[in-house]
Amino acid sequence: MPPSRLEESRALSARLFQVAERAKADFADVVAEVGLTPLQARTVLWLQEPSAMRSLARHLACDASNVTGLADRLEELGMVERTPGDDRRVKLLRLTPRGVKLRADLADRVAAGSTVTAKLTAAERKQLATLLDKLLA
Amino acid sequence: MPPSRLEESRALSARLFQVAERAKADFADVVAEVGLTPLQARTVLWLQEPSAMRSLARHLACDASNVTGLADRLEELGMVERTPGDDRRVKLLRLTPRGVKLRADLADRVAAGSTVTAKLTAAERKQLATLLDKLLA
DNA sequence: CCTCAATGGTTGACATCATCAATCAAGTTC
DNA sequence: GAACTTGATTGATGATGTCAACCATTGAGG
Repeated sequence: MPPSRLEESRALSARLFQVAERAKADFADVVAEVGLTPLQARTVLWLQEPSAMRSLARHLACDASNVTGLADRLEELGMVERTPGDDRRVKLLRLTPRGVKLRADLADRVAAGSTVTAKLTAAERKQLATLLDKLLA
Repeated sequence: MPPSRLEESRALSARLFQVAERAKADFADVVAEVGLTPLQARTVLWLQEPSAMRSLARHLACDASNVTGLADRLEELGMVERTPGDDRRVKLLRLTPRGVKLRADLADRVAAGSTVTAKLTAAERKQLATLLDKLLA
């Protein structure tokens, strides 16, 4: 990759990084309002349907033991419960009624709190979505 | 904000989040190659010039006490040193010769390892850069 | 049917990162 | 000169993350 191409790639990555930091900060602010940490909030949002703990670990790209601790804390908060799966090795994380309620509230707050994308016109948002999809392909 | 607008905003934020997660993962992989954590690497990259610890804390958007620990660890690694500022309250973090060398290596690796933006054409990268700048305005 | 490998989840150790409160030295303001 | 603010540190605490080891369970293969 020629140097000017490296520079361009670096500058673009830096911008993506900054936008991501802002989005992260927005998210952290919103989830703090409901007394959760960002990871806890991501987990609660993920659990629209009950999920195997191993599946959650893959989604979060972390060690299985990390999910043990995370589940413990969410259980202590009354947000989730562990239920047996068909396979006796497997435990499913399921939102409690309280967790379901909080998840709905959180989803609304997260959507309403997304200041990062609010600065674009509708056409620009569409354009950005297309570019991001290409990145994710 | 009308519901459809919320949905659109949510979908766009989700994509940004995913792209950011990929970029983060790429970054974490690259910095692990040189034996640093992501935060340590960000710090080393930031210290192109010596920086007051308080300034670094603002850049990283964290508590000043976190920077004390971070500086301790980077000092132990031989990457930085604390030097006095004009104001005797202030301590500057400065890269050691070893830190300067590692920073150059790291910058190259990070640039070369940016797979996230490699999928776009030159025109698309320009377009993305423009949109991201608008988000950051 | 038994052995072996793989899988899921947990435990324990450890490191990093993050906040918060309290503290002290230093600089600034009135 | 007193009061306030700032910068850095210390100590306590909690969350998050990995790694190794372990145990129960399932599946594959002979």
